[in-house]
Amino acid sequence: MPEDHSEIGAAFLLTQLGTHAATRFAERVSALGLTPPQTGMLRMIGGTPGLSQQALAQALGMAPSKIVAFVDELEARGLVRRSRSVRDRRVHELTLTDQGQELMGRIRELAAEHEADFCQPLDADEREQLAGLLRRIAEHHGLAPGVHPGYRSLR
Amino acid sequence: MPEDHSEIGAAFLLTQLGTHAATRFAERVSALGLTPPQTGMLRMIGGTPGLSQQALAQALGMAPSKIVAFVDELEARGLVRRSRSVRDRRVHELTLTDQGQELMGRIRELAAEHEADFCQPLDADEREQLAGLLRRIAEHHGLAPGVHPGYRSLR
DNA sequence: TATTGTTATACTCTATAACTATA
DNA sequence: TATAGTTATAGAGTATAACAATA
Repeated sequence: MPEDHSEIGAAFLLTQLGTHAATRFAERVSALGLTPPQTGMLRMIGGTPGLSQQALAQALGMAPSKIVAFVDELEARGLVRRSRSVRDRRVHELTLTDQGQELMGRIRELAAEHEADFCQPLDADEREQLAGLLRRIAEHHGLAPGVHPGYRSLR
Repeated sequence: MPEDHSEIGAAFLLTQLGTHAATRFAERVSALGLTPPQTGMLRMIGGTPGLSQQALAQALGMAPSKIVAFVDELEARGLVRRSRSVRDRRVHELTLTDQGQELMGRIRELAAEHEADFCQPLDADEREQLAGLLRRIAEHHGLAPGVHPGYRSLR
């Protein structure tokens, strides 16, 4: 095993740090009684009000049948509302309730704290430098802004 | 949803890219019939020959009972050898077979390709810059070099 | 006939704890 | 009595496909 990180490449460090960042974020949102997928779902619905469960499934890479249970839960907690579309009565349009919007605000606060804590060893310039490099890689690989691919199956 | 990546912080980008990098790496090693945890296990055993299953479990954050099945598989494929310690006949000392070492070499090749592909949009200077920033964050958070925390449970 | 959301089911995965052999 | 490895098992989680309503 390597004695320090100096011989380890950027891609491996990224996997390692990415997992770590995800775990820390999960800890934070668990204080709100949420899991990261639920958080992502709320963010997605907040950003695209009225989207269907199919569209949500597509966007998050989850099976539609799995969406059902998630939305059930969020609806039961008064965070999300299902309403039948008037155009196509098969689809359920999803929106955040007022309570859901409010919670979304708190999630944003947590995310900012998370961001600050995680990048603590870097100064402002360096953070922007890092974010810039990462953005270029993300765009190069065609990753959708704001959605990460971790909600599907991954071994 | 954000239109581009410009308003997204480094920590989120890191989670997103880390997951993506992990998925791509998983695709690569699957060509060798391996999963990423198996790869990590081979690397760990190769780096610390003679370590016990307990030590391996500790290092990877896996339950000892889980290690058994993994080692069974790797042993059946002739990649890893269990030998009873002469000092303490309870422990199984793990080592790579010649075949395991050879496979480890191919894994290293794949890792290098993965690294190159993943960082493709960056030039050599920028890669070193990126790796340097990531290393500082990794050290600040006390991550063990070369081991990533993704083998335990994570939702 | 195709699609949306839902439910049911079979399958896999995981965690836990019991068990053995050594110490 | 305690520890290394193993096995068994119950519970959770997942994927798949069947289903009802609507198009």
